Amino acid sequence: MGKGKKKIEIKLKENEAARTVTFSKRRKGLFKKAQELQHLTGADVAVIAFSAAGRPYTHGGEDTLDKYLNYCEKKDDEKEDPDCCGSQVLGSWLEGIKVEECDSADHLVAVKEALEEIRDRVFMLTPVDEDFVRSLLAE
Amino acid sequence: MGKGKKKIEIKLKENEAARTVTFSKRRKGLFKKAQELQHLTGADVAVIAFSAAGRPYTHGGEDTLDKYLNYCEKKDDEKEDPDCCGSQVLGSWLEGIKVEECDSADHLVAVKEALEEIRDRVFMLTPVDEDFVRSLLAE
DNA sequence: GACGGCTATGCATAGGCGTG
DNA sequence: CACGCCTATGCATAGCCGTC
Repeated sequence: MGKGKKKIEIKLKENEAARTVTFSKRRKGLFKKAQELQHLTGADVAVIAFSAAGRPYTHGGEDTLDKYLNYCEKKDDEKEDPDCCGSQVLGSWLEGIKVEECDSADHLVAVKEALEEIRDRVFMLTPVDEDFVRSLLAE
Repeated sequence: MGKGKKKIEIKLKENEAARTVTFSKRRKGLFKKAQELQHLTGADVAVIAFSAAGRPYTHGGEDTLDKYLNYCEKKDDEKEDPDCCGSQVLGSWLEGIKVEECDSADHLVAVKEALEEIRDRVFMLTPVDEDFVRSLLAE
């Protein structure tokens, strides 16, 4: 006895090992829930979970996720080119486009293209050095 | 009697109303699980759920996200209500986030979530027909 | 028809332990 | 260290109603 489950509070676990175990278990459960939601309602669900150690896990569609993340790969060439938009405030790409004006296909397309532009710039220019990323993944 | 829960099979529900209800309930539960996972393990979790109707819902970046979710939730029906978020400039969602400051994973994630938020708000508030939205998402 | 509440029930999972 | 199995228990939720 003493085997069963106790009530836990939803706070950051101190013990790191237990934290890892919990992450593994609950991530599995979360992905299962997501899949059930898809099968039951026909929805399209994507889940991205970065562990505290920095490791990424995904569910549901690399297809869906790739739509957002695919653009990271070509960043290597010119990721820290200062002449481009390094000091640019991201919001400026969307300034002047108001939701209330998005009442036509043209406006939607404009917003969509602006978002794509931002996404591409962000991932291309962000000066995250490879070693930093690797250190996160290695942990 | 007849009140309790029956075992269900994980198959696409025929009845559309029930499907909608289930989607709503389980989406809520899924997001809660995701949040618990974050708080328990310090992980960073993002969930994107496209309903069968094509409406996107996201979890993650609760900072500005929840405020706008609660604020705009009911506006789904009255999309062109100017008092809602109609006059909101989209760029405000990214104000203060500069590319040059994106030197850590946290900044990257913040930008990603901001982009997802913008995308969701745009597609939820824009009064275009679903087929058109789907054609954009399919790309 | 979207939500929130209800209740009985199914399901997820904390804590242990053993295995590779 | 990362699994998988186990058991008792907490928690999510199917079905049903009442409200707006």
